This record gives sequence, structure tokens and C-alpha cells, in this order.
Amino acid sequence: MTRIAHPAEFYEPAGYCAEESVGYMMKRIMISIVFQADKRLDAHGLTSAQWGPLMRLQTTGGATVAELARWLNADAGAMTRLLDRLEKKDLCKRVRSTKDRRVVQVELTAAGEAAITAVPAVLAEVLNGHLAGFSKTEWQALRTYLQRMLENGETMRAAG
Amino acid sequence: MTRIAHPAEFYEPAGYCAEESVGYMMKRIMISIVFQADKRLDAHGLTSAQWGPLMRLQTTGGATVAELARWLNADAGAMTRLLDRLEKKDLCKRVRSTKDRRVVQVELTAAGEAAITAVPAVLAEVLNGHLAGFSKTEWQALRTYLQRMLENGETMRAAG
DNA sequence: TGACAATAGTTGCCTAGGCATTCATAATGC
DNA sequence: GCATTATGAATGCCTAGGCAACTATTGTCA
Repeated sequence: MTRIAHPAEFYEPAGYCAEESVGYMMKRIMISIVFQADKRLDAHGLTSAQWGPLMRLQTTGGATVAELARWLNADAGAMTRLLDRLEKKDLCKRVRSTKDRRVVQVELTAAGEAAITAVPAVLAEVLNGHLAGFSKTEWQALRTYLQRMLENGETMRAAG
Repeated sequence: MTRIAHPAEFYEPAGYCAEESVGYMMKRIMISIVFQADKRLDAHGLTSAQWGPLMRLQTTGGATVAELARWLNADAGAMTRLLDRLEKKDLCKRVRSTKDRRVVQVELTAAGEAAITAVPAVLAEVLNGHLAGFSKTEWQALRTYLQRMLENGETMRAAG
């Protein structure tokens, strides 16, 4: 039996201050992370939006457009266009499935395999940089908080 | 004399797992927050990107394009186009400054004032919902962590 | 003063995501 | 079997941000 937690009451309409909200802070942190990652990945011809599908393709050894979109919490149409750009750069290729002719299997090309080898190191470096000074305990606490916020978000979404 | 913290070593290139990274979690949280805010603000004709400048205009009683862009960590060109859309909806207006003829003062219209009255309540509700189950101590700890990540990001940016 | 740099705003071109629609194919139900 | 429904992918139209180039204006300094 799961107890549904009541919404917190940390923020109030009167005197709401954007700078103090966790939303504003997280937005700025994400801008900083993406900026640093893009700066390092630019030399490899990748943008911060492009390594996501590529890494997923590597770990799973191929996926469909819908699977990629679901995994990245993205729109299927946006994924189609993102794959267009990746395919134009010869980083992945589409193969129409023969079993289910609706689906398109997406696979990495050799160039795609090569392009993502540098990605994990870049991501690790950028994240570690933003966590400078954190103890392991603090890092774990942060991840616990974020996980709980994620679950609260899913609860809100399910509630409609 | 400020001690520069060394980068953390929580993430490593080998075996890097996107799902476990704080970046991936924060991205998904932001998607959830923006989704919930957009859902509630749609009835007021605002998008999640539009209430930012409007609220800033309200609290400061008018600002320039560059000031808005800086405050929102956004590009000046993007801000110009965002203000185009807001002006088309008659939510704000531009006034060329007479003192410095380069700058454009942006002000809220009456409709703009009316449109943002509902925003603070929406933001407070969405944030409180994502913080359901958090104690005040945990919330403060989370904000401290986020603040430190922000400062680490600024350090990285300054270091080049 | 006059050349130069700095700043403010705009615009063009790019990547990018959300939503609705469309088309083809597959699964389901009568 | 056939109509209905569901799913997968793609496309059009919208908002949105980053970067570079450009113009107009202001500030700086020799």
C-alpha cells in the first residue's frame, strides 16, 4: 500500500521569486551542462541532442524510431528529423523491417560507432565538474532527491 | 581565498550509464515541470518560455532586450523573436529609449499584466507537486546542492 | 577630433521539440 | 472475410534557442 504524499508547500503564489525556485536553478544547471558538453563534442561533429540516440543504438545494437523516441522522452516526429540529420552525416542508417513493414530499424554505421567513442568520457567529465566538492554521501542524497522528484512528476502525469 | 574544488569522480567513461546520471534525471524532471506548467498555462495563452520575460518585466517594471536575455540565460536574437511573439499577442510593447537610442525598453501592456496574474500560483503548484514528500530540511539540502552545481558550472565557464 | 572598440538590437540560417495530420501496415473484433 | 482500430513513421506548421553577420549608436583613447 503506497502512501501518496501531499504536495509540498514550499512555494506560494504571493511573493513567488523565480530565482529561488528549484526549477529556475535546474534550468540554469542544464544550460551549463549542455553548454560544456556541446563545447567538447563539437570537435567530434556531435551536438548534445545527437549523442543520446547514438549511445542508445550502441548499447542496444539497433532500435526503432519509436523506441528511441520513447527512451528519450521525445516526439516521434522530432526523432524522425533528428535521424534525418544523423543519416545525412552518415552516422546511422535506416533499414525497413521485413517482419513488420511499418517499422524502421535504425543502426549505427562505422562512422557512428567511431563518433560516440569519445562521448562517455565527455559526459563523465562534465558531470564530475559540476559535482566538484560533493562528497559521495551528498551525491547519493542528490540522486535520491532527483529520483523522488521524477516519481512525483510521473504521479502528477498519471493523475492527469 | 577561495579553494577550488577538484572535479568529482563519480562518473567514469567505462561503463557510463545514462539513466544513472544526474544530467539525465534533471533533464527528465525539467521535461515534467515544463509539461505540467504548460498544461496549466495553456488556458491563459502562455507557453513556458513566455512567462519568464513577462514576470521579469512585472517585477522590474520594464527592462531592455539585453537585460531580459541576460536574466534568462538566453540569446539576444532568441529574445527578440520571443518579444515579437509576445508583442503580436499584445502582451508587451517596445519603446525606443530617448537617452540611449540603441536600447529598446520593453513594457507590459494591460493584457500582459492580466496574463501573468495566474502564473505564480501555477509555478508554485507545479514545484510543490514535484517536491511532494520532501521535508523542509531535504528541500533546503536540495537547493544547496543545486546552488553548488551552478557555481561549479560558472567556474568551468570562466576557466574556458 | 577622429579612429577604434564596445554595446544594443535585429535578422538569417541552423538545430530542435510539440502537436496534428496523413499514409501504410498490422492487429483485433464482428 | 472485412470493417474497425491501433501502431509506426513521416510531414507540415508552430514555438524556440544558438551562432554569425549586420546596422546604429555610444564610449574610449590617442
